[in-house]
Amino acid sequence: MATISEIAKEANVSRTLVSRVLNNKPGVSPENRQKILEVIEKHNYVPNGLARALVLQKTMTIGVVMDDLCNDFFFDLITGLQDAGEEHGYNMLFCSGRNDIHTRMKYVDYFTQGRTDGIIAYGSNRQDEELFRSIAAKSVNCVLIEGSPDNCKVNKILLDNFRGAYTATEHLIKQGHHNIIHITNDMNYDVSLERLNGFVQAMHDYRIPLGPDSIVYADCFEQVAYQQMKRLLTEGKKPDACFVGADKPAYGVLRAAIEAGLTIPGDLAVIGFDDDTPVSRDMIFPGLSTMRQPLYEMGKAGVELLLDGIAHPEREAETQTFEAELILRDTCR
Amino acid sequence: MATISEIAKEANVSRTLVSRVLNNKPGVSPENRQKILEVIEKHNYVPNGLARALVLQKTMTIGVVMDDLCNDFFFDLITGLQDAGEEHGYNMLFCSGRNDIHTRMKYVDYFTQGRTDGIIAYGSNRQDEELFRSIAAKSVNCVLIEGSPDNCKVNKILLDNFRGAYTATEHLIKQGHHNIIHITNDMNYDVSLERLNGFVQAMHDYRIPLGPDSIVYADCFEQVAYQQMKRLLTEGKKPDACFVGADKPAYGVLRAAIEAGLTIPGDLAVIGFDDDTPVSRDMIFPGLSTMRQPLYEMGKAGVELLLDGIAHPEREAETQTFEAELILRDTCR
DNA sequence: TTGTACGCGTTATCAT
DNA sequence: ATGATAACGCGTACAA
Repeated sequence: MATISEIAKEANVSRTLVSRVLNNKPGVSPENRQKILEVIEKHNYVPNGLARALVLQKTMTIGVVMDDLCNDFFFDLITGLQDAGEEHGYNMLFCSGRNDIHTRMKYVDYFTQGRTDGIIAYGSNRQDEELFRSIAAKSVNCVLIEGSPDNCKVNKILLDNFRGAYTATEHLIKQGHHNIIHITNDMNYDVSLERLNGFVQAMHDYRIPLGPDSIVYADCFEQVAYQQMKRLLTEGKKPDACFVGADKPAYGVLRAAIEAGLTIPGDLAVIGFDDDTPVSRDMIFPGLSTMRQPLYEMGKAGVELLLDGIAHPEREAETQTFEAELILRDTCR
Repeated sequence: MATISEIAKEANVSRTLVSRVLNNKPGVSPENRQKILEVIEKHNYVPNGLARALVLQKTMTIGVVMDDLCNDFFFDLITGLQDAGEEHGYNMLFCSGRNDIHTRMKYVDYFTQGRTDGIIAYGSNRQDEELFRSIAAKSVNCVLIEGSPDNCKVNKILLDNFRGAYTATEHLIKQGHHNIIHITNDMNYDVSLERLNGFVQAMHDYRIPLGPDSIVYADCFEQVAYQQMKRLLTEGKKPDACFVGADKPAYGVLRAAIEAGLTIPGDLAVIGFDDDTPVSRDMIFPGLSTMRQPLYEMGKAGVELLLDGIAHPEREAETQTFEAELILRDTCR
């Protein structure tokens, strides 16, 4: 790897002139510019980004830390982050957290050691509190998405999970359902609790009593929800509607219901959450009604918020809350 | 962000001593070490990674550039890369190529501007040739996975797609099928052609003539394959076995067949390729027989190969070829 | 237009 | 044990 000094020497000029050529700045005679360009070309020279960032105190880089890269739930979020970064000329760096808090912590450190202008972290797992607090504690530009440690002055992008769950439940109620159950996500996540609360509140507001089977605990994948629903049905329980905390488990519910011979939405209406459904599945199952979480927009907003914080260091930490939108497909009226 | 100089000044020592403390090196009196540690703690100081990398000429970072982060096909590869990097103390940085060659090119440049010790690139799209050649041209440590520009001395991790396709086809033949068709992937990818060639060769070796419908062109998603299979069946064609170039389109084939009332594998045997099937799908469809592509192992090998190249700069470029493995589930005997 | 000199934050060498 | 100094590769006032 050639350096700027070697280029300068070979072109018989000072490093200053080479630097000017590299950065398209004036103050170089046409002849020198020409010669310098030739030498650069000849050596396939590219300036060292580290040295440049060091002197400029600017990396034009944003680091992104998430629970796990390997989850299609994040596709829209990643795309939103990437697009927004691109738009502003920033390089977006992603790392694979592998659902392991130590790995994520390591990357947060890595990113904050001068290698990025700011970081964006996603997660609402309660064990992440520590991670988020440590991020917030470092004097680093950052935005937390879905992660909301209380009493922390950090930029946040949140979804109103309570309201979303309330809306979904209310819709089922207004459609005339009375035996409505809620299948929760993993309770280690704040969002799961918020959605549960939204369900409970709606049921309460409409004076529908909760029974012992009204709340069924599962996680954010298909398997457990499938088993739980199957159990319920074999036990003879007959819910006529089901609000599920996420889309993947909602498919588990649908599968159990269909296998049990129920018609959808006639015998059982279903509303999911997230709208992270791969298109291909739409053809296997009836289209899933769900609360769409605007992850793409949230990603974009996250980058904007981060850049705004970089531009205005004295601005107070800000929280932006997004609303989920009811998407009606085939699984409820 | 404090600097090492500020820490040194506040502790009334030289930067040298602070540096020694930071790097756990001897040559510091216990009292000074204690005092320095206190000041570091107080200011929440972390050394600047850029400056450190600049002087050490070592970033302990590997950059990964792929077609697109947002494809579950890559999950195993990503995990393999991450695990291997982790194992050797390297930081793995992923970027979202968005299936756009310019974006990927940009990140290759970014990574090669001194910010990484090497890069790993994935892809076999023929339009990527340019990208791969430019990577190979830069005097950069790199490994290409699935990307194989001819006449380029680069480290490569390849899959023997021809042999895999041959094996799959041969298995169908030996099971007694004669009316075997192949549904291809997108022909812009080298792997698609290699798999097609493997199919053709096997058919040829066993003296099974190819008819006009023996080869059906589709892509690596479900939709087109579904439509093609549906068309075939409505046209009255009756293949008794189908080798599909990837798993996702194989599901499309299965769906079309099941909708048409065919039994699997009785009326139609199916073998896919990749084994990137989400577990959840196993329960909806019959388990898909497929050629397992060892992406996790390939990712690990890619990192090992890269690190070996870094350790031995004079070593010749090396190519490692992996074999796909026939996984028999329910869709063929 | 051109070049000198300094600084970015760190580590390593070599005196003391 | 300690610290001054050079070096990593670059950008930029400032002076010429």
